[in-house]
Order: sequence, then C-alpha cells, then structure tokens
Amino acid sequence: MITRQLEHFSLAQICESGQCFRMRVREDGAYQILSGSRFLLAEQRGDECTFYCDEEDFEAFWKQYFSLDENYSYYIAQIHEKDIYLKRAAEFGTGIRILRQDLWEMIVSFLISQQNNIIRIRRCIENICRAYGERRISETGEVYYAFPEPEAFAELPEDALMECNLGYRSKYVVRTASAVAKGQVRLENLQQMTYEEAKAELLKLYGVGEKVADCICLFALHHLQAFPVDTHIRQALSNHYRKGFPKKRYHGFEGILQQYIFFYELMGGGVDEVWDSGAG
DNA sequence: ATACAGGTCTTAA
DNA sequence: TTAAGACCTGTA
Repeated sequence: MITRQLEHFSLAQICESGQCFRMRVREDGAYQILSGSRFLLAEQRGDECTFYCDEEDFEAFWKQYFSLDENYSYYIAQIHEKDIYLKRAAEFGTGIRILRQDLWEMIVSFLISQQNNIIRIRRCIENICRAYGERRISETGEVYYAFPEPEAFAELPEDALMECNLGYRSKYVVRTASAVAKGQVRLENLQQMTYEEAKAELLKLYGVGEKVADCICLFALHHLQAFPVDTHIRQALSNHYRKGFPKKRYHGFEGILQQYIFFYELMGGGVDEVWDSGAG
C-alpha cells in the first residue's frame, strides 16, 4: 500500500475524462483501474491518494501509468493570460492527467470509440473482455477480466464481435488484430518511434483514421503533441478560436490542453460561453 | 421520429 | 484531391 500527496491529480476527473474506459468508481468510493492484464485499487481524500499495491509495482508501473513524474503546474502556467476560455477549462479539469495506457488496449478502445458514446464504448469493451479475456483474481481479491491479446480476435469471422455489440466496428477490430498477430505491424517498434512515425504506422491499420491515431499516440504512446480533433473539439475550436488553436505557443504539450477542453465541453462547463453569435 | 455519439471507409466527380 | 453516403446501436 502506497500513500502520496499529489497536486493536479484527481481519480474522479481522470475516470470521467474519457481516456480510460476500464476505470470505474465503486459503491464505497474506491476506484478500480484496469490496464491490459493488470488491476489496481486506489482511493483519494483531498490530495491524499492511496494505491493498493506494493512499492515495486508502484515504482515500476503505476507511477508512470499516472504520469506522476510530470509537472502539470508548469503546463498550466504556460496558458496565455488573455485566453480566459482555456484558463477556465484548465481550472475546471485541473486534476486530469494524460495516462500511459496499454498500447493494444488503446488501439482497440479507440477503434470502438468512433461514432459512439462513452457509455456504450465502456460496455463494448467490458463485453469483449468478458467474452475473450482471461478471468483473474487481483491481489486485493476482486474478480476481473484481462484485456484480450490480439491472437484472441485474429482468427474470428469479421462480424463475430457484433455479438459484443460493436456493430460495424467489429471488422475493424478483427482485421487489426489479425494484422498485429501476423506481425504486419509490430507494437514493440511503435513504442520507439517519434510521433510522426508512430502516427503514420497506426494509420495503416484498418479503421484507424486521423482522430483515432492521435488518441492512440496521446493516451498510449504519451506523445503529448498529439491533438485529437473530434466533434466536441471541432465545435469548441470554432466557437473560441476563429484563427485556429495556437498550437505553436504550446508546442510539445498541445495534447494536454486538448484534454482540458474536451473534458470542459463534455461536462457541460463550456455551455455558458456560446451565447454571443446571434444577438446584435 | 430523427439526430447524434471522442469517425472511417468507399465511391464518384 | 475533395465530398457525399453508409454504417451498428442505444439514448434523448
């Protein structure tokens, strides 16, 4: 068991930020975090966090998973003084962190995410884990299912995952799993690549486009310069950044600011700011 | 009922 | 190279 005082860290906000679909809050207020085949139980009171794992596990894995070695105060301090909207968004989501999640899990998760809502995305992922993942018991005694390896999907008929409610995305997952299982795309190599290289490689996968590739780069490969543009972000940018988002100013960590904006819009924090266009 | 969810692929000009 | 349509499914 590990206890830490943490700034700019909120399990609740991370859980609701729409980057980790297998994290959930329990009845007792504790959080379950699943990543690949791992399981972690964690609690938070104010800025004090407790992680139910041993020192070695924490140092070798979870610390990086939560990006605890990064200084988010610095990123927030870079926000332009006059950018009221971005300052509000960052203040609103100040406990968000960009996680370092499992690469294969993120590929599949964001294939499923397209033209889909977060509730159903979570359910789809839960379904495929139950159907194809290994059943396990955590150190703390909870039953959970590991995320299935590519081989678990690789030989399936392309529409097999419709039974898990993936809809037309089933074939994206099966074909991509097949490509990875055959070694046509090597996940180990992706980890070593630059943002541009990794994105280009990911775009070769069937069902992976610009947006999904950027999500994978940001949430798994931790390329903080990836800036996924989805419907929410597109809307927010057209409302608040007529000349485009100032990526140059924030070069190298645009992705963090993207996540503040996404979270702000998702949670309805931005609604009061979209009043100005019609009234003369 | 119709539109919309953290889009991408296919097809046609 | 760009632009419309199709696409599973649940929810409001």
